[in-house]
Order: sequence, then C-alpha cells, then structure tokens
Amino acid sequence: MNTLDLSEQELIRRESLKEMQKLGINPFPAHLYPVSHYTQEIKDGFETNPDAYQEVCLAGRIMSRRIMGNASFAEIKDMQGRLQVYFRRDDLCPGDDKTMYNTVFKRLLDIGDIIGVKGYVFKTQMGETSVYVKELTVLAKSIKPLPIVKEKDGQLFDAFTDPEQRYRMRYVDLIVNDHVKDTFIKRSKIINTMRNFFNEKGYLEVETPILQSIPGGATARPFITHHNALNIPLYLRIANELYLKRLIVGGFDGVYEFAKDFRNEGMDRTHNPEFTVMEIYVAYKDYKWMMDFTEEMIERVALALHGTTQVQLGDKVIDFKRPFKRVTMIDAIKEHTGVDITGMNEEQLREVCGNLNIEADASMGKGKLIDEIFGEKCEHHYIQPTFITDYPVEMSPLCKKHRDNPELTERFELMVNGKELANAYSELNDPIDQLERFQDQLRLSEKGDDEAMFIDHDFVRSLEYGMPPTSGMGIGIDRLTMFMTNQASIQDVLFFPQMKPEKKAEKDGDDKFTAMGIPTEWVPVVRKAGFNKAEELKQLNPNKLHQDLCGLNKKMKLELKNPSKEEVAAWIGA
RNA sequence: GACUCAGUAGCUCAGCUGGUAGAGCACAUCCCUUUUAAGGAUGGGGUCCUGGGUUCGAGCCCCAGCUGAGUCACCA
Repeated sequence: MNTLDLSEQELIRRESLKEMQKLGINPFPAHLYPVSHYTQEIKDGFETNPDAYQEVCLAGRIMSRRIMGNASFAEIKDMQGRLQVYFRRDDLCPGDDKTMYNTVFKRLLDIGDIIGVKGYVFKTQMGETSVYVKELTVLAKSIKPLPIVKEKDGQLFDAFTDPEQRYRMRYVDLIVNDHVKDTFIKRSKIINTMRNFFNEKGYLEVETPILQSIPGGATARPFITHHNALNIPLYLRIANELYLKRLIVGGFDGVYEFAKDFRNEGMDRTHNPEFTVMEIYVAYKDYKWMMDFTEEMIERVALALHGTTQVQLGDKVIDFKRPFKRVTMIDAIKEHTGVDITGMNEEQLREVCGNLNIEADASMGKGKLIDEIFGEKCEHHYIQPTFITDYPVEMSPLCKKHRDNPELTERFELMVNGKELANAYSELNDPIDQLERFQDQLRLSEKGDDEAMFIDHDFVRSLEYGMPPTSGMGIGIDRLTMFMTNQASIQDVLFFPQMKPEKKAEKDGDDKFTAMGIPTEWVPVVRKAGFNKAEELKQLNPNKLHQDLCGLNKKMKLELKNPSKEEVAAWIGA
C-alpha cells in the first residue's frame, strides 16, 4: 500500500501506530487480557450491589471520546454494549511520567481502537455508571476511521445506512449499528430453539453431502462444479431430502439437518444463491402429524424469541398461535378464482389460465399450471399462518399419493405473509411409483422444463429395500428469521449476502512504467496523477505531466527530487 | 430483464437559472479537572462515479457506461 492511496486520517493513524512502537508500546500485543466483566452486566449489577464492582477489568472498542484537559471520558463498546469510562491524568499516571495520558490516550489513541481498562465502577454527577480507570492497555490499533454514528434518545445522527457498504463491510455495520447484532442473535436463538425441540424428541442431527453427483430433492437449477481426481461434474446441493430419506431407510427413525442449499437463480429481497434450510424426516408419521409438529415448533420459536405468539411484521401483526388454519389447494383456488379445477386435464387448465390472464407456455405440465394459478391468485392472500394441503400429484414427484384421491398428494406448504415458509409430505416410499414419477420428470425436462428433476437411481434402489412410512418437512431458516425479526430483506438476516464482486480499475504493473524510464519512486506519483495504464501517458503534453508531478511532490510533501522537463519528455517519448 | 430514483470530504448530506465546491460530525493544533449526539478557537482535507458531447465556461444540461436502491417481471 502506497501512502498516496491513503486518506489523511489513515496516514495520521499509521503515524500514531509508529509513535506508539517508539514509546515501547506494542499496538498489537500477543498476551491475553484478563477480562472480568462485560458492560451490560456492570450497568445491571452496579445499582443493586455497588460493592461488587470495586475492581473490574473490561475490554472493548473506543466509540467516542470527550477530552477536557486533565480528565476525559470515553465510551467503550464490547460484546454486550457500551459503557462510559473516565480517565484522570494523575490517577492514570500517578508518577511524574504522564505519557500514558498526555500522549498515548489523548493523541495516539483513536475512535475504533481496542483497549483494556482496569479500575472501579462509580456514578458521575450526571448519574451515568462509569468505570474510573486506573490502568489502560492498548490491545489493538485501528488504522481506518469508522463512520461516526451518534445517538440521542433513540434518534440517530449520521447513521451508516448505505446498503452496499453495510453488506460488503458487515464488520463495520456490526460495529456502528447496534441493532444489527440483535437480528443475528435472534437468528441463532431460532435455530437453537428448533434444535432443542428436535433433540428432546430423540431425533438425530446429521450431515449429508453438499457436493452431489445428482442434485435431487427439489426443482431448481443447480450450481455445477468439477472434481479433478474423479474427472466428473459435481453439483452443489439444492436440497438434502434424498440423502436424509436414505438414512430413514437405514434405520434412523428421526433425522434432521440444518443445511446450506445452493440454487443458481435470481437474487432479490427474498432470494440469495446460498441459503439455509432445515429438513427433518420422522418415520411412522404422516403429513397430518407433521402439521401439528410444525405449528408446535413455530409457536415455540415465537415464544422463545418474543414471549408471545404475536409478532410484528411490517405493518402487520402475525399470530403464530396454534392451531394454524388448514385449506386444501383446490379449495383455495375455488375461493379466490371461483373455478373448481377438480379432475381437469392439461388442456382445461391451460384454458383456465387463459381466462384468468395467467401466462402459460407449452413446456408447462399440469402441475406447473396449477402452481401458476395458485401462485398468481391465492398465495398472497395468506398472511396469517395457513397450511395449504393436498397438492396435485404432478407437482410433487417425491410425495405419496393422497389416501382418498390419487390425483392429489399428501403434501402441505405453510404460508405466512403471502410467502411459502415450509413444505412437507407424507414421503413417497413405493419404489415403483417413485421411478415412474422420476420418469415423468424426465419427460418434462425433454419438453423444456429446465428445473425438472434428474432420476436418482441409487435413491430408488434404497426405497427398494423398504422405507417405513415417513413424513418429512423443510423450512427456510432465512425466511423464518425474516418473519421473526421483522426484516423485509434476506440480506438483513445473512451476515454476508451475495454481492457482485467489487471491481477495481484496471492497472498496469510497475514494470510497465519503469520500462518507459520512469524511476521507481515516481511510479506511485504518476498513478496518483490519474494514470493507471502506461499507454495513457503516450499522447500527453510533457509540460503538463511535468507540472502535475512536481505539484503532487510538493503538495504531498514527498520530498522527491523533481525530474527535469526533458526527463519527463523522454519518459513518454515526446 | 423493464421502469424510476440516487452517486459531491473518512461518515451523513446541502449546492440557486450553467459562472471561484459548502455544512455538521470525524481529523489536526491550542484552551478547558465529571462530560454525554459535551464545549470554545483555528486549520487541513475533494478524480463532484467513469467516459464522451453541448458551451466562452459543466457538480448542474445531453448521450453512453458502472454501482446501488425502490417498484414490477422471472424464479421457490
């Protein structure tokens, strides 16, 4: 990194860092720091039991400083929150040497630096719980200035809100925007609540392959990669369903996995190319049992997070109180379109789509057509948690046929706020039926449906050995987190949402410049003058370049020896 | 992918009809012994996203591009 690329503030901080080292202070010490308290626990505990806080040691990042001569206040932020600390020159430096206060604290430390303090807790005249610092330790120097966000009575000043910067530099977002951390703590709590729920029932948490030679279990376009040693293509999984069911065949009665899945599709407010799904499979159960299980699980998550089943989501309140409403897909379509699609064939459905102004092309089979009608006309109506049940057989190739109607399957989706949240089946365990359904998918694929499923013969073979009747359920953890934390965008519940790569201006290497005769020490100056490619210099007026370079030399106080006009002219061949 | 809006100091944002680039915070120097989005004084800091065009003159107008946001479409 050349100094010409740095802002003034960055240069000053690098200078401070060097000065610290000259004073014998390691700005990045190796030793552990014996933290005894966190900020919030001091704030909470000091009121009732002040005596217990006569000796505390805490560490964190300096978030603000107020220096007044021989005394100063600073705010430091740790994992739990912020706390004010108070420095007084003659207490921090009891001897004659006041360097630690005058130089290190006042001049060389900055907002963003990480320090440790030892001292006792007291209350200021303004009534704020603070730490009276007796000893200060530099734990890590920060050489890039943070955005400064200030807050008073809940009102933010100069908030750091640019989504691009927040998502690309989540570490900065987390430092300066206190509420961001909260969303992710809740996300973790959601997952833990579910995990505890499953473990209490004796189900086993398992891990299955992410790299798969046949991406199965869902209809979606996969990412493809290549394994060198085997010289075969491999796909990143789009679902874990087929592997988890193999484990049910193997004799586990309950298995679940929190899994990253990958789908090579569009990105928007509710879709990220990699996302987290929890799938669970329980033997000897059906989808009706799974509905009860799912609502119990979700109600429990809501209670664990909020202490109530009512959760704010945008301008709506969602009530996750059991039981959730249950509507069959056919009834849903009847209700919202007035059309009864019972028993209709593909032609009739296409006509219905036409009448309802729903786009339908030739590649769409019966299942997709029904899915379109539902998605277009019904889905958005289901704001409160609702199970939509009994999907047509064509759109559920892994699901068991309905016990009362072979046109339908034993499937439900849980809709919340007009979006799919969970999906579940009585799992298809008839291997002959399963193979036929895969073959139907193959025909769809030949018709042009690029999302239709591949045939997984090994999975069919596993069913041939016999799988107990099983119900399975998958739930999108990112969406669940959005609903439970009132976030409108998936990017706000992922630490590092996928972004387009940051692109840098194309630059020639130093050698291209030195080859023209430009001395090494002048190359960064030429770049600073705005020339990233040696070629750009060729048609330049040498007088102007000469002036620019000498000007920069003076302005940036580089103290280089200026080249003559003739030398500059020679560089660029003028 | 379509449309709309935006990009100016480290951060948040002003910038008139096209005429010498501004504020607050942050930073630097100095003053101040319990302040609180602390205060006072002074000062430094800019590829006005990029590239073309119009013009005597462009942060501003026109064209193209890049990046982001919103709405819609596609996709689960």
